[in-house]
Amino acid sequence: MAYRATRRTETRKAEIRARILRQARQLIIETGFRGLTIAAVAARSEIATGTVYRYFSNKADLCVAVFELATEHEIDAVVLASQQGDSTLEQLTGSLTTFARRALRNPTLAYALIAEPVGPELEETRLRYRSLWADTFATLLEKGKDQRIFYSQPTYLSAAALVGAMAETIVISSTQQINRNHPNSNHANSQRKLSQTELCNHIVNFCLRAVVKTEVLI
Amino acid sequence: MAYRATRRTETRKAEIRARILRQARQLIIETGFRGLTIAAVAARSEIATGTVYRYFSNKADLCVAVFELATEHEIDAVVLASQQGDSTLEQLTGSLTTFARRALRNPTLAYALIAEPVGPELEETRLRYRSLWADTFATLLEKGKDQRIFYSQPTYLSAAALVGAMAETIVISSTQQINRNHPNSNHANSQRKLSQTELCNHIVNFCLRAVVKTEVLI
Amino acid sequence: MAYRATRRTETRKAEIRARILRQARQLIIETGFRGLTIAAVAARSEIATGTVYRYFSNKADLCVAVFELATEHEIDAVVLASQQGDSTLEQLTGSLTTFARRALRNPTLAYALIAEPVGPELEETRLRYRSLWADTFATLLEKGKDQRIFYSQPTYLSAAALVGAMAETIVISSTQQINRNHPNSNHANSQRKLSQTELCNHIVNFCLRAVVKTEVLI
Amino acid sequence: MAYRATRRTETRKAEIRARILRQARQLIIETGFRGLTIAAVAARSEIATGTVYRYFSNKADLCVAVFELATEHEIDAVVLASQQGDSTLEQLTGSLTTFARRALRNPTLAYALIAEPVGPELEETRLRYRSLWADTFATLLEKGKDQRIFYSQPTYLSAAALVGAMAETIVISSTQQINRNHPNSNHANSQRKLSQTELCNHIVNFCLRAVVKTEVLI
DNA sequence: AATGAATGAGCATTCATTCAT
DNA sequence: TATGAATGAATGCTCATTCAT
Repeated sequence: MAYRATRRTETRKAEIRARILRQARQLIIETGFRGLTIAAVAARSEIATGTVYRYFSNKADLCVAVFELATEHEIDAVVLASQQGDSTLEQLTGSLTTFARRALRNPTLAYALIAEPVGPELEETRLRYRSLWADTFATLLEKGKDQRIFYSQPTYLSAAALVGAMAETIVISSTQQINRNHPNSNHANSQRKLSQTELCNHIVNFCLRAVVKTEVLI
Repeated sequence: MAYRATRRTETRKAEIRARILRQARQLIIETGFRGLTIAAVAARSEIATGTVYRYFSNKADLCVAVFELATEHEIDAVVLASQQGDSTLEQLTGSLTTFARRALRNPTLAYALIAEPVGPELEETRLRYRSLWADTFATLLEKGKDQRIFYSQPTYLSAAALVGAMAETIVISSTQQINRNHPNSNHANSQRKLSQTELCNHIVNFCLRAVVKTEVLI
Repeated sequence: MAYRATRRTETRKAEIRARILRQARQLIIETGFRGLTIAAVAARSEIATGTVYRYFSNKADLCVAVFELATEHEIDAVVLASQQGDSTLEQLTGSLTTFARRALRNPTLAYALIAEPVGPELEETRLRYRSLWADTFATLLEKGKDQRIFYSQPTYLSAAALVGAMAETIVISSTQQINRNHPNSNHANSQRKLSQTELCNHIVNFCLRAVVKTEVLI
Repeated sequence: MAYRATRRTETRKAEIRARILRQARQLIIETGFRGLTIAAVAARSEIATGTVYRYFSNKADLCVAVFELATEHEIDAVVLASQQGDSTLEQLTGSLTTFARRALRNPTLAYALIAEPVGPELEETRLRYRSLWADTFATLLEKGKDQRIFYSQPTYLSAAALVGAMAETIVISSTQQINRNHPNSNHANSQRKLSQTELCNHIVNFCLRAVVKTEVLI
C-alpha cells in the first residue's frame, strides 16, 4: 500500500518534471532564453514558482535540463537518420540533411541552442552538447574513412567543423533581414533569397565536399 | 576666455575611453559578458558610473565598442592575409590560416566573441561581426568562383559556413579537457592531442576541400 | 494539498493594497506627487520595493489607483447630488455646491488632484479624470439645454469650464496667504476674507450665471 | 574706462541671461517642462552647463524666471487688450479673447504654464502668476461692477474663475484626441470638432455670461 | 508537498551640481 | 570668467530565491 502510494507519487513527480521541462522548452522557442523566467515556467506548467524548486534546485539546473531535453531530441533525430540509408554516404547525407532541415524549420530553438545568450553557468553544458553533436557525425566520418570513401582526417575535428558550418549558416540565414540592411553585407544583397530547400542543399553539399572524396560524390 | 579643448584634454578623453574599453574587455575575459555591468566597468576604470555615459551613450554602445576593439584587429589581420599571395587559392589559404592561428592563440577571447552569451541587445552586433567575417571570405570565394577554380556555390553562405566550421573547431579544441572527462565523447578520447599547427592545418584543409575544386588542390 | 487562496490571504492582499494606496495618498499630501517614489511608498508601507509591483504593475498604475481612490469618492458625491433635487436647476446647483464644498474642505488633496505637478505619464489619467468630472456636469447641462432653461452651448465645453472655474477659485482661495503678501495682488488685499459658505455661494453663482438663462435664475 | 568695461560686461551678462531664458522658453514649447534640462538649455544657448549657474543659482531659479518671462509676455498682451476698446464690456471681451486666442494658438506653452507638471518648487511661482492673471481681469471686473453693467460679485474670485474656466477649456480642447478615444468621454464624441474661432467664441461667451448682466449683453 | 507572497540585491540610466583648468 | 568633464545619488523595475501557511 505504502509502496504503491510511493510509486504513484513518483510517477506524478516525473510527470510534473516533464511538464516543467516541456513548457520551458516551449518558452525558449517562443521568447528565447531571455523569456525563460521561473515565474513564466511555473505559470505555464500550472504550478507555483516555489514548486519549480522541488524539481530543480536552481534556474541553472533547470536550464541544463531543458538544454539536454531539447538537444537530445534533435540528436536522436539525427542519429536515427544516420542509421537509415544503405551506404555510409547516404547515411551522412541523411543525417546532415536532417540536422539542417530541422534547424531551419525551427530556427528559434536552433538559434537558442547554438548561439543565443545564456548564463555562463550553462556554457559547460552547451559545450558538452556541442560535443555530443560532433560525436554523432564523428561515428559516420570514422566509418567512411575506414571505407576509404572519405578523406583521411581527424574525424572528431571534422565532425565539429560540420556542426559549426551548419549552425553558422543557419543562424546567418535566420537573421538575414538584419544583415541585408547592413551596408557591409553587400554579398548577401547580391544574392536572391534562397528557398529553404535550396539553402539546405547548399549547406549539405558544402559539408559533403569537405569530407567525402570527390570521386565518390561524382 | 572661452574654454578650448586643449591637446591635454583630448588626450585625457581618449585615455579614459581607452581605459574603459580595456577594463570592459578584461572584465569579459574574466567574467564573461554577463559580468560586464556599467558599475563594474566604472569601478575598475576608477570613474563614476555616470562618467561611463559620457563616453558611451549606452551599455550596448559600450559592448559594440568592445566588440569592435577586439574584432577589428582580427579582421584586419585576416584581410591583410587575403591580400597577400599570388593566386586566389593562396590568398584563401592564407586568410583561413591566419584566422585559425590567431584564434587558437587567444582562445578565451575568440570564444567570447564567437560563442559566449551576450545580452540580446548585442546579438545584432554579434551577427554584424559574424557577417563582417563572412564578408572577408566571401570576396575571395567570389573571385575563385569566377576563375572556375572554386565550386559554384552561394558564396555568402559558404563564407558563413567557413567561419562556423573554424570557430566551432577552435571552441571545441580549446575546451577539450571538459570533453575528455565526458563519457560520451569517446571519439575525442581515441585521438592523441594534436599540436596547434596540425590542428590549424586540418581545419584549413577541411575548409579548402569544401570550396576549392579537387583538381586545383591536387 | 493544493494551496487555495483562503479568505485570510485575500483579506491580507486587500489590506496591503489598501495600505500602499493609503501611504501613497498620504505621501502625495505631504510631499506632492514628486515625493511619490516607489521606494518611499514601500518604506512607509513597510514592505519591500518589489512587493509594490505585486499590487501595481507600474508606478503609473499606482498613481492611477491613487487618483481613482481620491477622485471616485468626490465624483460619486457629486453624481449623487446631481440626482437629488426636483428640477434640473436644483440638481445643477446641488452638484456644483457639493463639488465646491468638498474641495474647500480638503483643499490640499483637491489641489493635488487638480493642479499639482505629476509625471507626464500621468497626464492622461489626470485628463481622464478631468473629463470624468466634466462629464458629470455635462449630463445636467444637456438636460437643461433640452428644457430650454440653460443657454444653448456646447455642453462639454461648458462643463469643462465649470470644473476649471471652480477648481481655480478653490486653489486660489486655499493659497491666499501667498497672494496677500505679493505686491501685485492688491485686489485680493482690498477684500475681506470670505467665509467658506460665502465663497462657495459665489463660486456656484458664477457658474450658474454662465450656463442658466437669467430669467430662470430670477 | 573701468566704468565702461563694466557697463559693457553688464550688457553682455544681460544678453546671455536673456538668451538662456529665451532658449529655455523655446525648449518648454517644444518638449514641455520635462525637456527643460540644464544641459539642453546650455547647449541651445551655446554656453557651457556650468555657465548657466552664473546666471541662475538653481534650476528652480531658472524655472521661475522662465515662468515669469513667459507669463509676463502673455499677461502684457492681455493687459494691452484690456486697455483698447471704448466700453468696459469691449475691454473685457477683448482681453478674454486675447487670452483664449493666444493660448489656443500655442497650446503647448499654455498647457505648460497652466497645467503641465513642474517641480513642486515652482508651484509657488505658478500660483503667484495665476494671481497675476486674475488681477488682470479683476481690474476690469471692478470697473464694470462700478458701472453697474457687471453683476455684483467678489471680483477677485470671479477673476480667478474666469482664468480657470478658460484654462481648463483650453487644456481639454488641446488634448481632445486623447479624450475622444476614451469610453467615458461620450459627450465629447457627440459633438463635431469645433474650429478654433468657434471654440474661442464659446469660451468667451461663457465667461461674459458669468459676469456681465444679461441686458448689457443683449 | 505545494503554494505564491515577499524579498531585496541588482541593473541601466538620468541629471542637477561641482570644480579643476 | 567660462568651461565641460566628472560626479553619484536617485529612480523605476526585474527576478531568482525563500519561507510561512
